[in-house]
Amino acid sequence: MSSPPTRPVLRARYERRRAEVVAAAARTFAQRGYHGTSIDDLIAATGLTRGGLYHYMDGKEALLIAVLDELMDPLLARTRAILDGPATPEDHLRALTRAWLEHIATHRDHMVVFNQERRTLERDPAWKHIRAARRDFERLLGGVLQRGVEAGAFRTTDPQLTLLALLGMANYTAQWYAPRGRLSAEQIADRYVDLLLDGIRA
Amino acid sequence: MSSPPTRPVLRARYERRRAEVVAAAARTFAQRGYHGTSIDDLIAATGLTRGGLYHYMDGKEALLIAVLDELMDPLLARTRAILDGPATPEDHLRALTRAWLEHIATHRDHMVVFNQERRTLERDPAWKHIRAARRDFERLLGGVLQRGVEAGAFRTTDPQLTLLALLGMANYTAQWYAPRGRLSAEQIADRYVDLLLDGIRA
Amino acid sequence: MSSPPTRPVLRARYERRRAEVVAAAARTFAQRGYHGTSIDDLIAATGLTRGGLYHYMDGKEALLIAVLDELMDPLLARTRAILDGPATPEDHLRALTRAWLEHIATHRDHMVVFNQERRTLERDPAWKHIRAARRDFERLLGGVLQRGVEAGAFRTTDPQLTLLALLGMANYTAQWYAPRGRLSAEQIADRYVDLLLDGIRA
Amino acid sequence: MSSPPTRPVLRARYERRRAEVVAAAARTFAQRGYHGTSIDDLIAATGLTRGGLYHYMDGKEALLIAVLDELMDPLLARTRAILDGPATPEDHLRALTRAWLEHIATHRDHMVVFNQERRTLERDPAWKHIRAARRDFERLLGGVLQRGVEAGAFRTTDPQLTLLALLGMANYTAQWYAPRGRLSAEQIADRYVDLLLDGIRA
DNA sequence: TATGAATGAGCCTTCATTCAT
DNA sequence: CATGAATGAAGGCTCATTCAT
Repeated sequence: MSSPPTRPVLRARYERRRAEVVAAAARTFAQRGYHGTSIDDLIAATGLTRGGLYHYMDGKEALLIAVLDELMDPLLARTRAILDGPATPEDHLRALTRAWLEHIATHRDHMVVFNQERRTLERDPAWKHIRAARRDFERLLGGVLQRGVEAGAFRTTDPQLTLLALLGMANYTAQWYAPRGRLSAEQIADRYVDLLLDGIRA
Repeated sequence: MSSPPTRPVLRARYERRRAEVVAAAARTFAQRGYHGTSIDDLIAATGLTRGGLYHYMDGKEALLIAVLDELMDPLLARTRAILDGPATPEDHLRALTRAWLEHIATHRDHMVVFNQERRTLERDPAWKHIRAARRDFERLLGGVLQRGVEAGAFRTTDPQLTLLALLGMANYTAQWYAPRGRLSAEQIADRYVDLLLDGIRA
Repeated sequence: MSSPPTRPVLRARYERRRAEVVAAAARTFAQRGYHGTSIDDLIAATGLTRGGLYHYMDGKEALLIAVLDELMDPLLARTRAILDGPATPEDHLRALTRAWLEHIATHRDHMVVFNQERRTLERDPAWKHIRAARRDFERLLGGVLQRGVEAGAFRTTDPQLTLLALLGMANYTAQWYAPRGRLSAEQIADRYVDLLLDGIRA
Repeated sequence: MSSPPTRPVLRARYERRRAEVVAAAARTFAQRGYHGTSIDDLIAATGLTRGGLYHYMDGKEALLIAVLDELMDPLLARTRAILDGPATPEDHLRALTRAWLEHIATHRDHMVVFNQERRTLERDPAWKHIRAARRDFERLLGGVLQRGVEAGAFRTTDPQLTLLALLGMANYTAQWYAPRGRLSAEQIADRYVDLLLDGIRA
C-alpha cells in the first residue's frame, strides 16, 4: 500500500476508493468467508486490477481488520454516547438495542464477517483490539441489565444468561435481515425488547 | 477413499477410525474455519499420515458434508420424534428446545462449523440437502409457535420474528457453552423457554 | 517442508536428495545471486517440480542458511582441531591456510554466495549465528598472528591489518579458483603463506 | 527518462540531482544488493517520488551501470595517468596501490556493489564494457609486477598469483574500511605494499 | 516539471490430491 | 493397508515501469 496522497483532491479520491474497497471486501468476505475469498474475488468485486488493489490495502488481513474496525468502532462510540445520558434501565436497553440493530442493518456484511471469524478472532493475538471492543460492548450492555435488576425494574435470576440470549438474537439478525423487508431495524429492536421484557405467554 | 472393508472385524475398525477423522475435522474446522483448515492441520489432528487420511475420506469437502450431516440428521430425527407425540404447544416447545440445546452441547464443534459456513451453504447447489434440513427444522419449530398462537397459548403478533429470536439465542449457545460450565444444556433450555414465555419485567 | 522420513531407506534417499538440492542452490545462488535466483531457477537446477522442491526445503531463505552452514560449520571445526594441536605459529598459520583454501576449493559456490551476501548478513538479526561463525574464524586466525608476533616469529606493527590482508587474498580465491587449474589449493595456500612471510622483494 | 534540459540553469540542477540519485543507488545497492533493492527503496533513499525518480534514470539497470561506470572510469583514467609517467616498478606499484585504495575509500559503496555483482557481470553480454575495464585495470597492474620481475626488482615465481593476492587484499578493503578509521587509505596502501614486498618474517 | 495511480507479469509459497511403492 | 514423494494449480503479494493529469 502506498501512503495516501497529501494533495486534498487526490486524497479525497483516494479515501473514497479505499472505502469502496473495504466495502467490497466486507461484501465478498460475507459471501465466501475470509479464507474462501481470493484476491481475484476481490479484484472482481472492486473492478481494480490485481496490482491496483494493493494501492488501497496492505494485504488481505488488513482488509479484514478494516472491516471489523468499521463494525466495532462506531458501535462502541454510539453505545457510550447513549449510556452517557441519564435514562431508566428500560429506556437505556431500548435505545441501545435500537442503535445496535440499526448498526447491524447498515453493516450486515461486516456483522456476518464478524460472526464467521469469531473463532479465529479469539485465537490470534493480532486481534486483541477487536476482542477488547466486543468485550467492552458486551459489558456495557450487561451493565444495563445488571442495573435494571438492582433497581428492581428487571426480574431475572441470571442476568448473564439474559445477556447471552439478547446477544444471540440480536447478532443473528445479520443473517436474515433484508433492507427492504417487512420490518425496519428499529421495529425489530422494539419487538425484541418487548419480547425480552414481557415474553409471549398469553 | 478406498471402499470400506467387508469383513466385520476390519469394517468395525474402519468405521471407528472414520468417526475419529470426522470428529477431528469438526474440531479443526471449528477452530480454524473450513477454508482455513489445511490437510496438514487434519493429519496433525488425527495422527494419520497424509496418505492414510485419504483412506477414510473422499476429500476435504466430503469431510465437511459428514460433519454437517452428523449435526443435522439426528437433530431432525429427534425433532420429528418429539413432535410425533401429543403435547401442549408449551410442552412441545420446551422438549424441542431441550433436545436442541443438548444436541448443540454434544456437537458444539459441528454447530460452530455450521454457523461459520452458513453463507457458503446458501450459495452452492451441492449443499441442497443441508439447506433442506435446516429449513425443515426451522419450519417444525415455527409450527409449534404457530399452533401455540392459534391455540391461544402464545400471544405474539409476529411468530416469525419470535422464531428468529429463538433461533438466534439457541444457536448462539455453541459459541460460549462450556461442557463443565455452571449450567447444563437442559437448564439453559429451560431458562430460555421461560424467558421467551414470561420475559424479565419485574 | 515435510518432516524427514523415519524409515532408514527412505530417510537415506531423502537426505541424499536434500543435499543435492542444497548443492544446486549453492551453485545457482553463486551464479545469479540469492535475490537474483528464482524458485524456477532452482527447479531447473534440481530437476524437481515447483511443489516438489518444498519437500526438501522450508523456503528460499532456509536454503541460503543451509548453504552458509555447510560453509562455516566444517571450516570452524577444522580450524579448532588444527589449533588444538601444538605447533609453531608459522606451522599453525600454514596448516590453517591450507585447510581454509582446500575448504574454499571444495565449496567455491558456497564461498561466492557468502561473499555476495556479506552485507545482508551483517544487517539482519536472523543471521547472527553465521556472523558469529565468521567472527570466530577471524579471531582464531588473528590469534595465530598475534601469538607469532609475541613469540618473535612475525614482525609486523599491525597484526590486525595483516589479518585483513590475508582474509582478502584467501577469500578472493573463490572468485577465480578452477578445480583443474594450474595450482592445487594446497599450493596456493603455501604460496600465499610464503608471500606473507617473505614478500617479493628481490 | 526525459532528455536532459538544455537551458544551463536547469541543466545544472538536473545533473546535480542525477548524481544524487546515482549516489543513493550506490548506497542502497551496497546495503541490500542490486536485486534486493526495490524502486521503493530507492525513492525512500532519494526522497523523490516514484514518477520523479524516472526523470533521472532510465531504469534500475541503468542505475547499476552508472554506479559501476563511476567506479571504473576514473580509476582506469588515473591508473593510465600514473603509468604514463616514468618510475621504478616499486614506485609505480606504490602509486597505483595508493590511487586504487583512495578511490575505493571514496567509492566504498560502488566497490561493494561491484564485488557483489561480479558474477552477474561475467555472465551477461550487456556488461561487456565493465568487464573490459576490470580486465584492463588488472592487466595494467599485472604489467607492473611483470616488469618488476623482469627488471630484477621483484622476486616471484608466479606474478599472476601475486597479482591475485594483491587484488584480493585491496578489493577486500571496501568491506571493512571506515572513513574515520585508524588508518587513511594511503597508509593502508603503503602497508600493503610493504607487506607484499617484505613479508612479516622476523 | 512532477505526480502517483495503475498495470500485469512474476515472485515465493501452500494447497488438495494422487499414486508408485 | 499404509506411506510419503510428487504434482501443478492457485494462493497472496511485490515488482519495475508507464502515463494521464
